Amino acid sequence: MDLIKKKAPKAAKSPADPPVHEQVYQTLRAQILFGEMAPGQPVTIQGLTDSLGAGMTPVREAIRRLISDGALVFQGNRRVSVPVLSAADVEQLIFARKTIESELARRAAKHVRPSLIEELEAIDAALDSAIAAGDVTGYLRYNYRFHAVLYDHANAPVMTDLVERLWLRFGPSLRVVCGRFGTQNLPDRHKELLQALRANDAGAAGEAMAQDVVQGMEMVEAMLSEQAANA
Amino acid sequence: MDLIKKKAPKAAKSPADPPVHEQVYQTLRAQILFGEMAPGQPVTIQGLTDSLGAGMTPVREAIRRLISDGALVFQGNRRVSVPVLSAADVEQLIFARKTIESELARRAAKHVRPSLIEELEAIDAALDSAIAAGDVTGYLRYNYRFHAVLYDHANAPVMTDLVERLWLRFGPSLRVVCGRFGTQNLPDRHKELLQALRANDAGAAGEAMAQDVVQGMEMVEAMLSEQAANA
DNA sequence: TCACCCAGAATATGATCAAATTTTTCAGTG
DNA sequence: CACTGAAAAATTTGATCATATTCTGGGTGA
Repeated sequence: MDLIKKKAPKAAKSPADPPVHEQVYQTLRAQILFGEMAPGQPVTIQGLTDSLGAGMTPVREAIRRLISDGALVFQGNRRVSVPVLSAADVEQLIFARKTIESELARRAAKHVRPSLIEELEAIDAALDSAIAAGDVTGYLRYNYRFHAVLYDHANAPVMTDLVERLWLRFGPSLRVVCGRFGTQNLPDRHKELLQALRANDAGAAGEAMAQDVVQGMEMVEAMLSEQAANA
Repeated sequence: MDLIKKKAPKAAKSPADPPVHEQVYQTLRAQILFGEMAPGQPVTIQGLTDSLGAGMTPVREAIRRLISDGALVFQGNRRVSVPVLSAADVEQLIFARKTIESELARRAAKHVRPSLIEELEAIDAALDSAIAAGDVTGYLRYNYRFHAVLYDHANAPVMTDLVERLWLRFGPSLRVVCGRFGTQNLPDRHKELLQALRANDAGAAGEAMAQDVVQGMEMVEAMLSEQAANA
């Protein structure tokens, strides 16, 4: 008999199966980015080992990475939670996003290929549908994807990395904003951006991106001061 | 009575002893920042557990954090190593550092207190001594400290975080630059910066910082193209 | 209100399994 | 008989888990 067979069928382990700690990281990252975790919510290792069915070590590693990303905060005692943004944080996010993301837009505008325009138009159409339907999760996902695809074409991995981290910081709060003000009122300058990309106008693309970033962040700022007033 | 004392000496365990994974992280971080690891050098978990006398789990967590910081790179197979900068990386580092660090200098210039000037002058004096003595490690440490202290006074933790990560990326290469060109030729605009801070001139402080950053990074750029030519 | 105790959660270790690299072996060929 | 090259064994390293230990926070009783 086969005493040797320790593990069962192994569930069709594909050749390049990402390690568990990577899967956990991606899962949590998406949850934070798309607002499935509320600002201030505590995050426990054991809670995640249960809900994700993973061991402690991979969960631990994923949490460390997310803390380093600024997506989670270590609270001095051994507690970890989803960060709550302060007004000062938002102000700095505005500056950093505005300068770096508009630069990425300028760079992307210099290597525009028709396939990029098509891809962005498709995403933006889906985004508009989500807005019309009041689908907050859809809005968050398509909005992220629009920016991510654009930045990918800027061929600037170092700067893109910085920006990805910034998005993780305000993801949870953005979800709250949508819940508060609805998706209808969310500004987007994607139409202007696409126009600039079609014209290969780097300056206009950068300007449109700066507008998009600032308007979005100002919604977050408004929500924060409203919360402060109600508290 | 102290029956409770389970372990004997415990080596003077102070009440707020940082966890092992934090100690490992700080140690590795310093080694990378101050050039004790060469670009391209492989980093193994088991090697670190031996050399640092720590268990696998804390070492693992520290490595994950450093990968997230951009201080180490994951090489697709399961290997981790110190990153080697490309010319494109350096170009992006220049843009990001220039915009963010000069903004930090501007902000710091608005809250200058005499104690800050004194502290920076002391560090800069030590920096000059290190340069005169050809002490590369001293140069790297004091130069970092000068910037870190200044940024601390900008009261902008989000942006400071971004910058700290950028420094981790070029730390190993900066060490190589110093070994290549010597400390004598390294530019520094700290004198102009201090002058601007004393005068509370935010614009001048930002300008001096931009100069400092660009000149330092251009040394790295020069080294890279030289290496490429020799290869 | 304060000291103390306890449940629960986090930290850390070592063992075990899996994957990748390196070394070794062994034909086959010129 | 030396040399090339592929296949296979062996070693090294990474990934995961189960378990033991330590610490934090809250509740309890004085």
